[in-house]
Order: sequence, then structure tokens, then C-alpha cells
Amino acid sequence: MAEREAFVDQIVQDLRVSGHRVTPQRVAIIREFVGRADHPSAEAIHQRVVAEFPMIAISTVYSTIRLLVEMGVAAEVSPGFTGARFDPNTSNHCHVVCTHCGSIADVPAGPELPTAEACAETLGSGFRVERLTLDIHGVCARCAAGGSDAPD
Amino acid sequence: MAEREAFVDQIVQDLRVSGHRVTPQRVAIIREFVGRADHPSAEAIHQRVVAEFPMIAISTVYSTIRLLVEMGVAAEVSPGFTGARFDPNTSNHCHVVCTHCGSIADVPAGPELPTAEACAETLGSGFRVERLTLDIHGVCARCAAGGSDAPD
DNA sequence: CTCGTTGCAAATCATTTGCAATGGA
DNA sequence: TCCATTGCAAATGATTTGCAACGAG
Repeated sequence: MAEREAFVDQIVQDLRVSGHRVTPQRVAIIREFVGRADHPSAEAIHQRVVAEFPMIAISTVYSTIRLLVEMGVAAEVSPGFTGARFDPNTSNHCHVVCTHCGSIADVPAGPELPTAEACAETLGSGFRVERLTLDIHGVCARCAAGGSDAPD
Repeated sequence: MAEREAFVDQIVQDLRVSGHRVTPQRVAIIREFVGRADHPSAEAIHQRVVAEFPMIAISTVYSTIRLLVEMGVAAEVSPGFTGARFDPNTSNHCHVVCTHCGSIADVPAGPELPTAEACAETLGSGFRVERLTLDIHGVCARCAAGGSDAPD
């Protein structure tokens, strides 16, 4: 797909423009990552790139992914968490998650939200829907004001 | 709040009924956990309970939380993940996440989903909304059929 | 030539597991 | 009494960090 190559070139350009260096390892990671339909872990990306660069370190993969996320061409699937968090409230509601300090606040689920039943219907019979979570990710007031880390 | 004590008693009853033992440590964890409005980590719960049981182990907290999740009185905030997963698709879409094998599939975001702009409006000026994620958690067809672990 | 990047190993967290001792039912 | 549960320490897995060597600009 020439489409993908163009995208890779675009990202490489962006790297250069923003003052970052274009190394063969980075290009290999970008090439393996963009245009995919799946959601790989750092480990999975590393395993793919190892075929081309047997010496590449997992820490290089982590730093490159971080770069891609900062550039806006990649996203973390569930950003804002370090470790598991547990919720005593099992009713249907949304979370407002601060990607800086990890604080989580509740927002009652509005009626405009799809129900688990509606999703089950949309998805068909293959997948058994158990829960629906709408998370709003961003930066809370305290972090935006430069506040130091303070948990939920 | 007598409300909470009643809830604690209810859970304790459920424990007994399902053949689990009611230990002082478990009661303390349940008491610290239920009725809260926040979303503590295992570490946070442990720190609270240590005041009452200085010898309690973090592994006990983990196993008790797992029990509460199985009983349906607690929920993991972002269930189904082990480690970070990254998404090359930064457009607005939903994820179907299998809580068994961790596989993630994409579903295009329907028009019935609230937009980031609408959420920002609802939340007011304190929080800077960056991204909205709707995740559908459940069990995929392969896992429901007893299939072994296979990634995305 | 310079300084951002890499590779590596060790450090740091989060979570799980194995096992002997304990104490609810 | 008996076995689920506890505490502890060690194992595991994910991610970060410190630092010397390297190499893109």
C-alpha cells in the first residue's frame, strides 16, 4: 500500500522538522506500526522489529512510541492509568480521567449514551457484552494550573 | 452512614453464603472500599487498612478485591488489559475489548456517541477534554467457546 | 564535531505465586 | 479439626532510568 509509505514519510518529515533524529530503528518501528488495524503492546512491536534489527532494545521501542503519541499519530488505548484502579460504584456511569495525575472523577451516564443492550445488538451474537465504559481523557484543572501530583 | 454498614453486612452475608470465610482483614478491606466515591488502587486500599491491621499483606488486598469483583460489588476501571496497548488509528472510534484474552477490535464511532466538544461543554471549564473513549468490555467468541489465549 | 539516540543492565513498580503458619466455620 | 486464608518473600511482567558508545545532522 503506497498509502502507508506516504504516511511513514510524513511522520519522518515531522520528526525532522521537530528537531528529532531519523534513525533506521525509528523508521523501522514507524513502518511496523502505522497503518495497522490492531493494537500492539510495546513487546509486540519489539518482536516485529527484531526481525530487521536483531539488536534493538525494548527501551528504544518505548521511547519511540512515546514520541509517536506526543506527535499525535498514535494513541494509548487506555491512557492515564498506572496500575489497576477499582470502582465501588458498579452502576452505569462515566469517568473523567486526568492523563497527568491519574485522578478519576465520576459523571453520571446521560441518556444519550448507548446501552449495553444496544451495543450487543450492533455487534451481533459473537461477542458477549458485559460492560460499557465511556472515559473522558484530558487534563484536570489542578494539573492545567501546574499543580503537583495528587491522587483521586 | 448506616447505609454503608448495611451494605458491608450484605457483602459479608454473600461471602458466607458463597462458602468464603469472613476474616477481620476482609471485613476491614470491604469497609474501607464500599460506599466510596473515588477509585483507589490496591496500594491505596492497603495503606488505608494498614492503620487497623499493621501486618496485612498487599497480596491479601489483591485477592480480596478480586473476590469483590467476582461478586459484582466492585469493578475494575479499565478491565481487560495487561500493560499498555497502542493504537495507530487516532480517529474517533470505539474498542471492543475481551476481558479474557485481551484482544481489541475496532468499531467505528456511530453518530449516537457524544462528541468531545459536547463533553467539554457538559463538564465546564475546569477540565480540558482531549479524547473520548468508549470501550465495550466482554467475552469474545473464541474465549466464550473455550479457546486458548490468542492476541488481537 | 555534537548532542540526540541506542543498547544494555539495573532499578522501579504492579501484580502474582508458592508455601508454611494460622484461625474461622 | 480442617481447609480457606494470611503473611511473607520470591518470581514475574511491564516500564523506566543511568550511562557509555554510537552515529545522524
